[in-house]
Amino acid sequence: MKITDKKKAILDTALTLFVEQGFHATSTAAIARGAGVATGTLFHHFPSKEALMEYLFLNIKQEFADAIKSSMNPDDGLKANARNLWFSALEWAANNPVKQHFFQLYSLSPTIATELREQAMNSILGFITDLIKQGQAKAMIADYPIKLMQDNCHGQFLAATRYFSDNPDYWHIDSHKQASFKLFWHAIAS
Amino acid sequence: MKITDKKKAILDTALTLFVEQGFHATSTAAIARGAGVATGTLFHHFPSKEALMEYLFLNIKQEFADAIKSSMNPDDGLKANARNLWFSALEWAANNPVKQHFFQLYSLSPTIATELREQAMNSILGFITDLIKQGQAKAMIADYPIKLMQDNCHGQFLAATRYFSDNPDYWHIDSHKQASFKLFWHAIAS
Amino acid sequence: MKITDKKKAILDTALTLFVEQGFHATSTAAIARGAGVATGTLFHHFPSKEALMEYLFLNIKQEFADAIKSSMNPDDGLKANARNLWFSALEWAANNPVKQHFFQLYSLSPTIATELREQAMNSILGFITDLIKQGQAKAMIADYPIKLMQDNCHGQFLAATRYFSDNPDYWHIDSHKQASFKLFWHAIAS
Amino acid sequence: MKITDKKKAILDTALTLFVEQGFHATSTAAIARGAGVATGTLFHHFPSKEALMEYLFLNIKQEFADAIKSSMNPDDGLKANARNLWFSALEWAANNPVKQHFFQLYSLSPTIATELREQAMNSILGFITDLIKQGQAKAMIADYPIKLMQDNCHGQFLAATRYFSDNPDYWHIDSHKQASFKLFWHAIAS
DNA sequence: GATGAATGAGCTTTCATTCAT
DNA sequence: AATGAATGAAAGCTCATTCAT
Repeated sequence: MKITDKKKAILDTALTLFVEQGFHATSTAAIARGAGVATGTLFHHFPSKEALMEYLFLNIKQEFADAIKSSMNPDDGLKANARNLWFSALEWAANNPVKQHFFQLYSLSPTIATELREQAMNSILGFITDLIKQGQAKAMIADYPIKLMQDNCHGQFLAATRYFSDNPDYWHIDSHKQASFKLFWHAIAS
Repeated sequence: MKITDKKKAILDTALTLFVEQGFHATSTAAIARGAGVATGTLFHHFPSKEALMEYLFLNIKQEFADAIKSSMNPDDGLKANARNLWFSALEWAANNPVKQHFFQLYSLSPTIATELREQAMNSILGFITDLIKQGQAKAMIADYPIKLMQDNCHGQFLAATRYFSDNPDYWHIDSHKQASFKLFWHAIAS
Repeated sequence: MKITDKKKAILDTALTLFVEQGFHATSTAAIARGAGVATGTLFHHFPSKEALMEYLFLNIKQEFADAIKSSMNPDDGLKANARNLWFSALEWAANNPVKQHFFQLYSLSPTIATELREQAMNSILGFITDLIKQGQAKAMIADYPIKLMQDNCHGQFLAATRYFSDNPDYWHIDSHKQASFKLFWHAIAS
Repeated sequence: MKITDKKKAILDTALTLFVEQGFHATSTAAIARGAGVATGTLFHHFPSKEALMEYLFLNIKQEFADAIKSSMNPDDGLKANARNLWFSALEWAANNPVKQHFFQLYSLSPTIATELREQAMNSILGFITDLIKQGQAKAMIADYPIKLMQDNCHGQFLAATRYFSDNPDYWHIDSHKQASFKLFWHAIAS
């Protein structure tokens, strides 16, 4: 299914405006204006403003998942792959500042329906859950309830990227990246 | 200066509705109706809907800070006091489910102006920062940048209470509370 | 660019209501109702109630200017043309009672921003200023500061139409029209 | 009937604010605040905001009338007394800029009920009408309908003070005052 | 006389969405 | 597919006025 230029323009503008002004403060008229299309056009491609947001949310999550999944190396051990994931996630965030900001704003926001957030967590990012379970089976990761582990990982990742967003100079300094990974890993390692 | 009954009723209703429906989905008319006052009365006590939200935010943060601060014991060591704080924070959250939900929704939300969030973090919860610094001086806590430590602690606490909110049966089961504390402590301990 | 029927209806209704009830006493809802359109439609065509008023003001001034300008005759002398203008202005006022009333109410009112009133005076009615200057150059009109002359002419015209509005029977009686012109002309003739 | 300090403060503040911001843009709360009294106090002294405005209007008109009436000299002829009145009126306006501005804004405004404006014109400023009639009887003043003469005088006076308000440097320059009087007098002299 | 919390109808403006073209 | 004028419910907020103290 080829995305038309207009649909693409709407998505790009919506992403930017949702991040710059927030979902509620962004009118569909403003999105259409920014995208250079008529107000009605938006509703040809998306049944509602909410649906547009959901489309954005799932697509960006997927893009993120694809990006970091490719950093995993079957030859590496568990901790090495955890590091691979953590560093490639930080790199993706550094290279996609607007989408990273989008994550900060909406990953936990009630703007996104709870089911959708869970769906993203489970199906798109499910391979991370798998990894944790493997680590627990090998007694390399603390054997606490999987939901607790998921929430903790998610929370620490958002905290880390928030730190780097607030201090953009550190995105590419190794010591800061290492520090953030160590906090994360020490928490979950058993 | 005694807070009028009407003002109290407005605050209580606003807290409930902001949590149940979200800030934007809650109209000032609904707050007034719920509080049993006229729409004008809300604006007699608060210059705007935003100001009402800010008042709620700062007051609840302060109440939380006061509650957990009193759990600290000067005779206890650093780790013991960290545990005191963590457990009393969980207890406060368990006993104040609406306010805890309010934290989940608005602690990091752009609905609250950045400066206000920082003010809350620095002045109201500044004693936690002090504690981290003491731990770093004694080499008991990892010597990473203080902002990174703050963000990590905050992120882990929100993750933990999110876990318990999603699984309310566990609020009072010691093993779950211990698990959440261990994740937290292992992350930051050096 | 054709003015939509709805836009025209809004303008007509607004003119009538602003004159009948005053600007502040006229709600945008009442204008929309009177024009037979939805409240939103008004704001689709005009960004604000003030902008609607400004549009009306400038358009009516322009219409008035066009009407009286066409009464001038290059073959006539200065005084004859002054009389042409004065009588055609009275005629326009008699034939457009609502717009004439609008002038009475808003020509000097702070409801209209000062800059707008000056813009109307200078660009739309600038040809009158030119005429006064020609008369002064020919020593047929008193050589007082041009601003004083402008204000005096404007003031006398408003006074005259106020007189006729209060006594509508006189609009078409020549002696009254002549009297009003003589007061005007004797004031400014040198 | 002695005017209490609070009532005086309310009147002073209302005058200033009505002139600075306009009648509708001035809230009774703002008047009370500016006067240093409670909102309820205003309504102890005046039954409504309109009544406060009317009180101001009539009192200032009366003060103006008293001021210029005292400039008349029974020993002077008609034209001399007309000049006395005109110059003392300009002087009063120059010395009472706020009240003068109040005249500009409200003398013809629909904010003031028509009856009230006519009452002021007839009873407070009736001596001017008398003067015009005397002049007409002596054939010194053009014998046009008295209402036309009233309106013309009023219109010219407002035009003159508007000119001086816009060019405050000229208030005390004799040539400008003389010019404004000559325009006025030539209009009505027969 | 003075206070100021409380009122609630009313205001202007916004905006997601529709639909005839 | 694309347009943009039109919709109308709903929003946040104002404000003259009242009244118990």
